[in-house]
Amino acid sequence: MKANHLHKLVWMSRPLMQAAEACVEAGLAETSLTVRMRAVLEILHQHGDQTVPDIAVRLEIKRQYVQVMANETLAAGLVEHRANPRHKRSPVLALTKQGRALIEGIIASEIRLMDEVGKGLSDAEVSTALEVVRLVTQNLKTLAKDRK
Amino acid sequence: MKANHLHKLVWMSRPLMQAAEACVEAGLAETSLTVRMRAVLEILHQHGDQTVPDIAVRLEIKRQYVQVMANETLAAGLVEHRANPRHKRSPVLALTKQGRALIEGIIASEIRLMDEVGKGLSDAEVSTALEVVRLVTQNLKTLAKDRK
DNA sequence: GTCGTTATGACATGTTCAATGTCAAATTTT
DNA sequence: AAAATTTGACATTGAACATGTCATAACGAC
Repeated sequence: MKANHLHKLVWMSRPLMQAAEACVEAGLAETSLTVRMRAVLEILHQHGDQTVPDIAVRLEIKRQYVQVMANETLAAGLVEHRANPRHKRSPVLALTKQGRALIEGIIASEIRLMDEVGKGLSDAEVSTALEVVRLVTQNLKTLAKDRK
Repeated sequence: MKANHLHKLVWMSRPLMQAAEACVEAGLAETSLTVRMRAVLEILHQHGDQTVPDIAVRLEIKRQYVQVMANETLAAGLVEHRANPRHKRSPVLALTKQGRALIEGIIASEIRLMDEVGKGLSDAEVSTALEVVRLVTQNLKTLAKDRK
């Protein structure tokens, strides 16, 4: 039964993601942000200043694509270059005051939405689900690597 | 805390999906199937014979794209046309013997994989996670609709 | 039955997200 | 100092869809 439920869980991931991103997108409509620009801002907010290649590692996509997103947020004034002590060529990206305010507001409103979404679920259930999803994701990644 | 955990859970959905599909793809490598062809076969296997528009509703993508996938599986001999009593123009798609054997084999091997993935998780935890993900997905969908 | 509406298949084109390839300049390693 | 690596910039390509259109066929209302 467990394996069966896991199989279903795994195949729910695409609908989950689509619903989630549709919701986030609706919340972003008033701002000038795209979902991918939001992702860059969130990384900087959670993990502090990063170079473009650093962000690419976290998002697990290629640096070339992150570069495009980063340049968009730069142009929008949400992010700025800072001197990088570890690399003279490649600057670190840092949230501007404006960018920080924006991403914090977005995340706060998303979390407010989560109250609505979590109706009917207990704290414990949600924690369990988060742990399960974490472990499953990790195991799938190692498994995929092994099979290649 | 609950809202916070939910927020994290929701944003784990993309990594989960990517890991899952990478794994599935590795499993499909030996067959001539693509991930999207596999999806069509699975729908037919789970829900019985369907028309192209029916499948599109289930997959929540446009019928035009499903048509392309369906034609691929038709060409591969995994699926065949059957007369549709409810619509004379649009035939129902049905698994051929070959198609049924293939998709059943694939699902069986995926479920075997899930034993590996589920190591360290109890039956109850997985069931809880599945229910949480189901509810969250559903709530997010209604929410997204409301906001539009 | 006829007529307007809807459904379907086929096809053409557009969009988004991202991978891949390449280059020059800068940087790091040895 | 030479070789290898890293980074940014740019160009090309591909997959997974969405969108638009058309002709034909099917259906429902009258």
